[in-house]
Amino acid sequence: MATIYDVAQAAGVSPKTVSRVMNGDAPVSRSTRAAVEAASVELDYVPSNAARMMRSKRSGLIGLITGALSQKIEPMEPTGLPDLYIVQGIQQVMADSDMTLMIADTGGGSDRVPNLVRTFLQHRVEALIYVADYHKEVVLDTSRATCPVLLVNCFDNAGTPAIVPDDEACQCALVTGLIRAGHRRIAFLTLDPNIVAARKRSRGYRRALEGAGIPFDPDLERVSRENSDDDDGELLREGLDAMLSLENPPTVMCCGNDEMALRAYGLIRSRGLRIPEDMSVAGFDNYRAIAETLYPPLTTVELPYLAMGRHAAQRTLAMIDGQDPGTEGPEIIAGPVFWRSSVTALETVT
Amino acid sequence: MATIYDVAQAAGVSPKTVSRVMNGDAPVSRSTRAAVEAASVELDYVPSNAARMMRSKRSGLIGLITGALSQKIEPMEPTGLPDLYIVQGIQQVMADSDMTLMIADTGGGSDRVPNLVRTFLQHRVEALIYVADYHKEVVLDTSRATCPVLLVNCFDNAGTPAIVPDDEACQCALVTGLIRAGHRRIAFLTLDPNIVAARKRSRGYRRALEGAGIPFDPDLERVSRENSDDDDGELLREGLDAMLSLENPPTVMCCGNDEMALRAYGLIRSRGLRIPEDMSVAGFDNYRAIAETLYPPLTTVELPYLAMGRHAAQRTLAMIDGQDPGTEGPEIIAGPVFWRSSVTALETVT
DNA sequence: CCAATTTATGACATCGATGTCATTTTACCT
DNA sequence: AGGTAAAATGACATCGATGTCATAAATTGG
Repeated sequence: MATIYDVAQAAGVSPKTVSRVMNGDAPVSRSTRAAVEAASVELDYVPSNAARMMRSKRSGLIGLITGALSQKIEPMEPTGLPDLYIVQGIQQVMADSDMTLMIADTGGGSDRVPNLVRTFLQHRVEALIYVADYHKEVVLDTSRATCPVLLVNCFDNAGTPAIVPDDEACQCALVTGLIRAGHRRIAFLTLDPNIVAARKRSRGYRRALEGAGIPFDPDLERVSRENSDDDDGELLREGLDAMLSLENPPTVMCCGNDEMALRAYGLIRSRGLRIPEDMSVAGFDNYRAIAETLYPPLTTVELPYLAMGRHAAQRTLAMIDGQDPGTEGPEIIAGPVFWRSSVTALETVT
Repeated sequence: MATIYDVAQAAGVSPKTVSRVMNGDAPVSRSTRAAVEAASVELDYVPSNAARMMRSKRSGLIGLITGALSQKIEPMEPTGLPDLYIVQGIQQVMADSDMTLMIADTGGGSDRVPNLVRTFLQHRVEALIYVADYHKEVVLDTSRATCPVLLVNCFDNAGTPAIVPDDEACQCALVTGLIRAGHRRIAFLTLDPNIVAARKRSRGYRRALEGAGIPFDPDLERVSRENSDDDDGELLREGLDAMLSLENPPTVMCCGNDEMALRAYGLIRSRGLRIPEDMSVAGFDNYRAIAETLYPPLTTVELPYLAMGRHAAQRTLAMIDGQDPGTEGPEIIAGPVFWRSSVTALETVT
């Protein structure tokens, strides 16, 4: 492999001048530049990042740790593929910067994380981003990291800069919209409350009711999913039946996610009800493979994973530039509601 | 950041001895080792990969280029998320080796690929893997790469080592199974033949018929999907109607992928037919979010993306070890059929 | 107990780029 | 034309690790 010395010799200049041509950090005469470029192409010269880094310190690398690639891609997942979208967002912004994003995967377990961090530090990454597969609390030994660290879709109790989705605001916006459409009896078939997101969304649901002056009815909120691989929809069936047999049944079913909504379609119809005429349905996640393909298309909310990723990347770049990370708790970001025809407007009986 | 000199000084030994402790490549006395390790921990020493690489040449890096992260994750995609599974497989194997997998994303367009290759070469990766988002032919300027290159899920006409899925064998296995179940009139609603996979699968379909001595009936094979974002299922509806109005209609619908099968369920039922009693359905891809969630669960085929990835990683490691890549055309790998209840067995009228 | 190994360690050069500083050449202005 | 500033270039040291070679200490064998 050709070195800068080879190029210098071939072009009849000093190595330093070749360096100047490559980096454009000092004026070089037109003719010299041409000679160097010719020699460079001729010799297939590719500068060694390692050598460059030795002197200049800047590695130009940003380390990204995620489980996005190794997670089982299955309908059992609580949501779509949030981490993948986040990584995409980060990628998009980084591609326009002069940084190289180095992605490493945890391979499923978090036990490999310390090793990955070590590898990244060996490569002298200028920042570290950790992307979690779903909104949760994490414990990372970030103390030994010699570079800025940013958590995405997760947070810790050490005040590490973090970016998380605003589950509460999203659910609240959805339910508020339902209320505006005339619904008063709004059922909420929730995810497993062991999940951070489930608890936040429940808060959003109640806040929306409260905002409209509708009293919270415990009969209308019910855990309908178990956070385990062998959830077979049984909880959902039970929950739905319970709601339907209420004296004053709901007019809309808010499901914990789109996959539950998909199942709910079948269950509701098998009980002879039409969607949305007899029963409206809403989901969560805007998992398009489901939400757009279902008939009628599903009203649902989208967590702003792509935006979170983009934002994370920008913030990372800012931190590298030496800006204050600003450690006033996790930054929360909300996303849009997609109104589709699975929800009908009720004539408000005044 | 502490250097090897700092550690050497703190431990009262020479830098070279510290190096020996770190790499374990020469005998070191028990006491010296302890002193060095203590100093290393004390100073939070992390060796610089750049400096190491300068002398030893080996970078320990493998470059992976993919669009897996940036592609739109949508139902319009011809298949599931093949590249993601492939990357997973590669990741799994690499994690157990001493190589670090450096993943870079094309960000959607292939125009960034040359840049990524360049960046990887600057980092002196020891091998380059290119993973395509679906089975296709590619043109990579691999000539300037100074390391082994491996194509996965794609191939070129330059004889670059490649690993591709065996679409033909998979479709053939599926159809052969249908025939064994007693089906004789087998419809095939194909993907857009502009896709390599569609053509290969068609060949598999015909080979299966031929193997059973069933003549190919052109009325039963029909392109029912357009490879564009605005395919709204219209072609599928037309195709299905055409099949159903045949004088001698099929007993099973083979769909080009699982998403088409999902739509087909709705179309078939809206015509008053039961699945599988009146009409069997088969898909392709084993896109579990659909295949397992549908009722009845969908019979489909899975292309062995994970296995392809694992295999690719092993082959890459072998190439790095200097083994002959073996350029006898792309290596093709087949996957299993998943028999589920969307296909019924017909009593063979003998 | 001494020679022959083996083990343990250090001195020094080196990998390929770039920062620093000095020097030469060119351009510009009165 | 002369002088000054700017442009263009090179010499040399340096980043942090490791390969090479030399040497000192410990071990072994007869």
